[in-house]
Amino acid sequence: MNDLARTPKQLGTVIRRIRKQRGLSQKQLGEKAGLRQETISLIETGNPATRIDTVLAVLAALDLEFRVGPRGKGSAADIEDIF
Amino acid sequence: MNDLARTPKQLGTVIRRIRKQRGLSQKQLGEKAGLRQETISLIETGNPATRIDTVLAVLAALDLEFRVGPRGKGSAADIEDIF
DNA sequence: CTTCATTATGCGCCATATCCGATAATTTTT
DNA sequence: AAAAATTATCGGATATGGCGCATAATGAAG
Repeated sequence: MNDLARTPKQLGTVIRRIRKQRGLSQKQLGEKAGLRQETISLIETGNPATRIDTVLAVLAALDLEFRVGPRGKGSAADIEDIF
Repeated sequence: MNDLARTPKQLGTVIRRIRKQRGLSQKQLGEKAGLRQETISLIETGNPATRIDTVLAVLAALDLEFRVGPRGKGSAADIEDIF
């Protein structure tokens, strides 16, 4: 369950995994996000030049959001660090 | 402590806040991230068309990373949801 | 008020996103 | 194997990023 994104490729992988969990096709997700199927494809394959607002639209369509946090540690493992 | 970013503007605000906490100028941060001061300025003012890899470079320079998580919920408050 | 540092804007340039439309290439289903 | 659905790619058009270089516009100090 890797939900952290340090690179465009990691981000694409996360988005693809969650999209499939939701049982959506790229086309369907694109419609929800106001984007084309081709654009979703690019994002999921790790295109580094994707616009940030495009990524945010996709996250919103999946009921997700970005969080900015300290680097290192595993996704849900560093609870100690929060306190 | 608003570390969530649903919009380019929120993202810019978060980055600016943390940059200042680190006592860095835009120019200094730009050097660490391999970007120009002007580019940092654009990001912090919420430019929606910034490239995702550019954003990631800035986060890395600040020892930060993105996390993709469910929308809603408070930043570090929903520990219950992790388990 | 004056000076110095920081941040925001401007122009030209090349690269590329995203769009539209079409179509390969791949995967899934029958 | 064949058909259907999904995903990846191509060409053209329009728009804008981020670079270099320069310079305003603000802000912080003295």
